[in-house]
Amino acid sequence: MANQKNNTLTKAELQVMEILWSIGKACDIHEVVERYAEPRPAYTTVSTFMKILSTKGFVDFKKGQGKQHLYFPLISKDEYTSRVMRDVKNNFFGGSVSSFLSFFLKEENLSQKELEELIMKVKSEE
Amino acid sequence: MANQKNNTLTKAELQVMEILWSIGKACDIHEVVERYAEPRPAYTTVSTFMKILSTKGFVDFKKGQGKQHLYFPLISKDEYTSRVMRDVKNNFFGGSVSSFLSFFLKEENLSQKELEELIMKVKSEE
DNA sequence: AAAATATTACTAAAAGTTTCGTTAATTAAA
DNA sequence: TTTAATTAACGAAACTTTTAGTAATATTTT
Repeated sequence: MANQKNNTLTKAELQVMEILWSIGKACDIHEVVERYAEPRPAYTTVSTFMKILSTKGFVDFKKGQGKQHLYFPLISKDEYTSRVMRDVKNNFFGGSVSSFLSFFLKEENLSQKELEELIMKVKSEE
Repeated sequence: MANQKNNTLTKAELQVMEILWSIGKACDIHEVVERYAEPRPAYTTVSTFMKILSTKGFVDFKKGQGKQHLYFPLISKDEYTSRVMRDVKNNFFGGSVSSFLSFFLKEENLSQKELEELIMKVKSEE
C-alpha cells in the first residue's frame, strides 16, 4: 500500500516545520524542543509530530552518530508558502492573479510609484 | 460576562460564511443548505454552525415574516480576506510587504508586459 | 384552539488534533 | 556483557471540530 498523501499541515505540525526550516540542517528532537517558546512541549510530543510528519511525507530522517534519528524537511518553506498562497488565491480570489494583486495593493495602500519601485527591486534581484 | 471574542474561523465555519457572502442578503438556513455541493449537510448541522458563528460574533439574525430567523454576516468577505492576508504575510514573510509581493511576483512568473497590463488594470479599477 | 408542521436549542456521538505517559528498542556506560 | 540511560514507537487521554438526532419552541393549518 502506497503512502496516502496528505498535503495539509495542522497548526502544531506547521510549528514543527517552521523550526526545522529555521535550523536548516538535519537535527534531533532535542534541538527542536529547545527552539520552542515557553511553555515547551514534552519531548515525546514533538516525537509524535515527527512521526506524523513522516507518514504525511513532510519530513524524513537518517541515522546520526550516537543520536538515533536526525530529522529534516522534505519540502522547503518556499514550496509550502507557494501552496498556502495558491490556496488563498483560489479560496478568496477565484484563482485570479489580478484580483489577488489588486486587493493586496489596495490593502497595503501602495501607490503606482511604490509598486513600480518594488517591481524594479524584485527584477534586479533575479 | 461579555462575549469572549474568537476571531478565527474553522474550515466548516468559513464554508458557511462563504455562502452567506455569496447570497448577499439575510437568509434562512434552507437557502444556505441549498448552496452546498453534494453531499449536503443536514439542516441541523448548518443550524449549529449559525449558533456557533453568532456566539463568535461573525453573524447575527433578525426575524423574517413567517421564517423565524434570517441570518446575515457581521463581517464582509473583504474584511476577512484582509485578516487572512495579514496572517499569511506575518507567518510566512515576517510581516514584510516587499517580501510578500516579491514572492508573489516570482511565483506567478509574470513577464514585464503582463505586469504592466496588470498595473494598468488595477489602476483603472480605482 | 388543537393538531400538524417547521424551526431553533440542546445534547451527544463521531472524527480530527494535540498532548504526553508507558513500553519497547537501541545505544552508552560500568 | 550486564546495567543504566537514551530514544522511538505505541497507546490513549484531553481537547477541538464536525455532524446530526432529539427535545423544546414557535408558526401555520384545520
